[in-house]
Amino acid sequence: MLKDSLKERIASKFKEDNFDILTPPDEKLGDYSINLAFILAKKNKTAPMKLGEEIVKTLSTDKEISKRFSSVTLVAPGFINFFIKKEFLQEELKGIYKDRDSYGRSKIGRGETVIVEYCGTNIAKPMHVGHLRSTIIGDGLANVYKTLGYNVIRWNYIGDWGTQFGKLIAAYKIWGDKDILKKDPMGTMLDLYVKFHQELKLSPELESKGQEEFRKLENGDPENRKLWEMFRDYSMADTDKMLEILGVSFDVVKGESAYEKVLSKTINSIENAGILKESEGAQIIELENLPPALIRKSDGATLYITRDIASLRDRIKSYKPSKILYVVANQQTLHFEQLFAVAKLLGLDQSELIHVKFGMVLGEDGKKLATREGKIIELQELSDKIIDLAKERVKEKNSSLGDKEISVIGKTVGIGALKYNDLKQHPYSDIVFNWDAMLDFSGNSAAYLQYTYVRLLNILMKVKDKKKGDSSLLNSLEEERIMKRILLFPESIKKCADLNSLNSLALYLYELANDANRFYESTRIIEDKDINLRNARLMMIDTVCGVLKNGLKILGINVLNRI
RNA sequence: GCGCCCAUAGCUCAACGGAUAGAGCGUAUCCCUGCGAAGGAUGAGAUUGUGGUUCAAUUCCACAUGGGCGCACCA
Repeated sequence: MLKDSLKERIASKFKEDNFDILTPPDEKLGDYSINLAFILAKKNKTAPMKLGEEIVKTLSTDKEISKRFSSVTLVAPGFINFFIKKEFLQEELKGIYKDRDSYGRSKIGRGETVIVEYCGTNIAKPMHVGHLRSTIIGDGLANVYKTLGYNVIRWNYIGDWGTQFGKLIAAYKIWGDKDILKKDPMGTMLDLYVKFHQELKLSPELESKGQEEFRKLENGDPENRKLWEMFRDYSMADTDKMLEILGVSFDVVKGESAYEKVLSKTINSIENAGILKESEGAQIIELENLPPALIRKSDGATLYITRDIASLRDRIKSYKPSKILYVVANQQTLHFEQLFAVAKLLGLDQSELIHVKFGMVLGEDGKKLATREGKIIELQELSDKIIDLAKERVKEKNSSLGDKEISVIGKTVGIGALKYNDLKQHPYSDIVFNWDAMLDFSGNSAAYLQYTYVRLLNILMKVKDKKKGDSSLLNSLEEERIMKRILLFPESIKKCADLNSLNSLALYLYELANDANRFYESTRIIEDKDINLRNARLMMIDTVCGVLKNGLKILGINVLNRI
């Protein structure tokens, strides 16, 4: 890109590459700025303003630079602006336009594998808003890495093993009923789980009963095994239904229980590495600057981290990934710090291990939603509600649509809103769940982006005799703004991978749509008598549509032809 | 007690150490006999506090204040 060649040119001229080229927020100020003057001023102990003037003088007489930039000016101490010549701006735009299938695609990840673990469904618990963040962020990141040319393994690491199932089995044995369970499996299992924790407060001996049932399960007790399988099958059927609505699918669905058989081998390998210690009857690994990791309980049962170590071995051996992303909530930060530390001790650190953390979804009162207390917002309820509302909206805004169309559009708009609402925010912060904001289809929302796409597409469809346009005819402020924004698309995707977050892409798309809407309102396109200008504008709109469509696709959101 | 994360407008959120701190909701005023008003335009409105580093701090560091999460037999 022009920016890179500019940087190279300046670096060779001043023998200094420790400076930045910035893209200013307001195009009236210029196209690119550098802060070279300050750095040189400091080194030479000269006044930045004076040195800046000298730099401007030198650069304006540089042939290569004056060919590409119409002017070089000093706007503030240290800030030198370069105004790109129109022909070069358009040349860059054409490059992107010509190669439209590879928007944002680069060779960054060619040939390398990245495993993205996300979703993390739990058996016996319905999917709730907590799973939603992991699922949406994980799926979006997987799309980003795919776009950057990585080979991506999407992995749903199911929470299907552990003491909680002992508790569920215990609860089922005491209060359970096969017929009631069959009628409403998820509701019944949740009730049992909640009831168990309520009763636990009154009779603490239940705790050991739950642990005992899990130990039996882990030792292959046939009755418990059968119950566990039944719970698992009900849960997976429910999960699959929900994932289909969300439009998310996985390459690997493999949970903790899959490592059940290799756990003793895993523990042996830890012992062979000489890092396994006895402590208070349990087996632990001591870590530097961290609390010890508990590998085996005093009753012999294994723990979460034991299974995660086994899984990590499996992942590295089977896929040789260059990165493994764990898209898991903030609360588990310590667990992953411990896991990564253990991995290092065991020599399992060939892959870059990253915990992509995100904040909690809080209830409307700003308080924590706790499954144990039955205080959850179920995903099913949420998606039903949002899709219904979207349908209602579609009907109200566009009465000419048939029922079938309304249903499809409602689903796309509703699920889009659900996803975008999450992705536009910085992942670290907790989200206070708010129905009104969630169901607001105006402003910075997925519907706004989908609406913009439809509006622009409408123009393209109305013109029958369009021909390839000449983008050098596009001179207005609104048009230049859009063209510059289009050029930034690849960067915004790369930033997502650098930060392991998607809000920069969401923000980028919103800003592009905003520019496009401003242009739309300010300029009539179809009836323009100047056919060449019209064609140039159509070409630009076509490009914007492509960026919106591809960008939203990365976020896991679909576009529509009508809305 | 120790560790990690967070603090920006009335509310919900943005801002690779960079220029005049951006949006949405709400609010005030305006724009459909004009390619779809789920839109556009114009306002009012903000960096928790005190120091430090830097040419430049919402951003980095220290302390204070206020929240959240976690800290051995849960996941």
